[in-house]
Amino acid sequence: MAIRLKDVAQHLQLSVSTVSAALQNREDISEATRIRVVEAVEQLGYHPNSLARGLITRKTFVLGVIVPDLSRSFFAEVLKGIDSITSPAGYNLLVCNTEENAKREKEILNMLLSNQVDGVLLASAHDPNDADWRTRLARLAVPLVLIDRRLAAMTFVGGDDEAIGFEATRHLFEQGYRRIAHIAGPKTISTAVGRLKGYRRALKATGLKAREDYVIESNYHDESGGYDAMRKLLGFSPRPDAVFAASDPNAIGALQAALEAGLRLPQDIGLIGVGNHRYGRYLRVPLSTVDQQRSTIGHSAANLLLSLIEKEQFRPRSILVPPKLVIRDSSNRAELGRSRTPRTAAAQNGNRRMR
Amino acid sequence: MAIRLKDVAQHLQLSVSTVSAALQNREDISEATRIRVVEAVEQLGYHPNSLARGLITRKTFVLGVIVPDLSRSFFAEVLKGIDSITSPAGYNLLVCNTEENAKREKEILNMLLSNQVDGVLLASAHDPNDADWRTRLARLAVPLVLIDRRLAAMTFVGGDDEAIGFEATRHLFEQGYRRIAHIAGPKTISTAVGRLKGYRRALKATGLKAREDYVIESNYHDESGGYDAMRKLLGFSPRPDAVFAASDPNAIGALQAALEAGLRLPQDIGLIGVGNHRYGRYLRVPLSTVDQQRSTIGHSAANLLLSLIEKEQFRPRSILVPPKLVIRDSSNRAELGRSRTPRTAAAQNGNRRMR
DNA sequence: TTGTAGGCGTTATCAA
DNA sequence: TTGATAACGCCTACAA
Repeated sequence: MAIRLKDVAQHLQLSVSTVSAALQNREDISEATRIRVVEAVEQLGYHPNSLARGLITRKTFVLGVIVPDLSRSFFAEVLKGIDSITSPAGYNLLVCNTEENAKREKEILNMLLSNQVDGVLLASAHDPNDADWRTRLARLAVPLVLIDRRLAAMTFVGGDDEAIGFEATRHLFEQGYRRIAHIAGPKTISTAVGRLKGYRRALKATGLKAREDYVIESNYHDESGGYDAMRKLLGFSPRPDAVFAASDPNAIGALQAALEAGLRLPQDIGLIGVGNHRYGRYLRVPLSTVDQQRSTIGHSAANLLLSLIEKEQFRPRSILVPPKLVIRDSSNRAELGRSRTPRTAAAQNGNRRMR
Repeated sequence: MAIRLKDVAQHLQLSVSTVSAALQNREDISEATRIRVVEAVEQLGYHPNSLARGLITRKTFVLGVIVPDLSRSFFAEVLKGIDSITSPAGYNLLVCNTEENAKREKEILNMLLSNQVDGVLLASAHDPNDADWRTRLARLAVPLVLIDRRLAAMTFVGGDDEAIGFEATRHLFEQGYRRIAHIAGPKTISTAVGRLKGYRRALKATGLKAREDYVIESNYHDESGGYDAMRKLLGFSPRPDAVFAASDPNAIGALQAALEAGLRLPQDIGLIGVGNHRYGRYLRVPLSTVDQQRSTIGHSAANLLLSLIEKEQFRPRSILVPPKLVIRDSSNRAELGRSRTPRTAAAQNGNRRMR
């Protein structure tokens, strides 16, 4: 059905190898035949068969990308960042969704290997302590770069979660908040663990007392987790005067709960999330957040993987992308004191003119 | 390097063809050897080489997906919907980003064909009037399903954009708005054209006058487009009393502009977008919108493509997924009249308890 | 500068 | 029930 190299060769009364050589722009082919070949290819609509080519060159120019949830804006943006590097380099992406399911992830990895991918980018849904999985990954025949979620002693690119937790918490401290609570993610996800660690380190650094009940573990990925956690926190006495939520969805749920409780932000309570969601600035109270630099994560991960593929250097290496604080109304109490009324300050700050 | 069928065969003192047959669970292989084979495969860590297999079976179990922007929540969610159908069916997704670039899209399609994909899902960045492209697509050797953006007489799955425009506009009319403007997307994108058409049809159906200057073409995909358009609209006299924005980002920008101008929603001006963005309900004024049913679009598109692949029926067919109105504060003027103060109504409506 | 032959890892056909 | 052999479409020596 499809046109093969052979067909092009026959059409031109040439041998297959000549046509092949011509298409690879090899030096030992006359310009005249090269042009003839290119024209015939165009005319006949020939597309090389990557399967046959990959079989013999042992290179497919396909990379595997495994993420837990394609629709989460974090992964969507990281994926785009990856593609923006790999696509110009001639690589294609076999993208897979694990639904946070470790077993599924295992199957997917096998499938990718069957497909002879040249490398793998993986945001793993496995428990970081799963030793079997770690050895499996370590023994992989193709280069692997972990993204977003770390595994000890493995090549990794992601946000610097401890710095995220530290910066967010210190920011709240600097805004004058002194009873800072944390809505944390599950212990099985390294990002959540890192952010919690950074939070604790910041409390220590600022001399604040660490209250264990001020740390509430939540759903991490949806608003209801933050909402429930905030309601619990508001029940404490003394109640926290600020909250560092480990994710923007959590922060949004928390914001909701705080507003329902009649609290004003940032006066009565401060709030900061993580993720710099595109619409955080348009919320009822514009949300402070920590930007993980998603596209940078994608770029770095892709570049690192490509260099592993090309140079075959397998020495484990980690790249922690430094976060950026994005201060908006929800935690900006210092700004509030100056000259303006709270209302105006909020309006000004959260709703800057768009141009 | 990698283990091949041959290695497994040697290990078991069997022939390659026997092992192959055993792995395919063919009937003419004794249960005993089948078990031996499966165990050896497990033990040696054999993974079949999809390239070699695909070369001979002419089937790769890989589908190509081409979208204009991976990071847009619409495509991310559609993609997830697609994967949720194709993955259980054993297919993998080669995902590509065109950056809305038609030339790039052409190259990507060729690359996918080179990779011998079994089918293609395409949200095309080409101008719908590009006849060359249309014939190219029509002549494709593999099944193709267009998603989101239509092309005449081609198999398509997407939102019913005309219904979206109609329903949104009629909703505004029913809320008592009579000077309804439209922030439209570019004429080169079929979704924008459809929504505009639906808007016009609704004006006619409700007997409202269609003012051409009430239709402003904007960026479509970002907030600034909506912001600028709204500022223009607010300069008109009489100024519109409601706006149907063709996208949620546009609506968010428009909301921003309206609030800056000191207008109250829904009293002074009504607003509705399209997309049902996850955070639309948490905005300063909870945003009414039209839900396109993204995952349904993904599911239908994937199912249709699979059926085309399996049954080889190439008769063009369109599936228009019906939209759902999602009414929130920004357009809910009727609700406002009843019993509650505007403020309370807003609070109640936009910020329903989360559980 | 061009052509011939062998092989990549798998499946399919047919003979044993 | 198993095994030998020929493809699949391409690339890469090496020969002409």
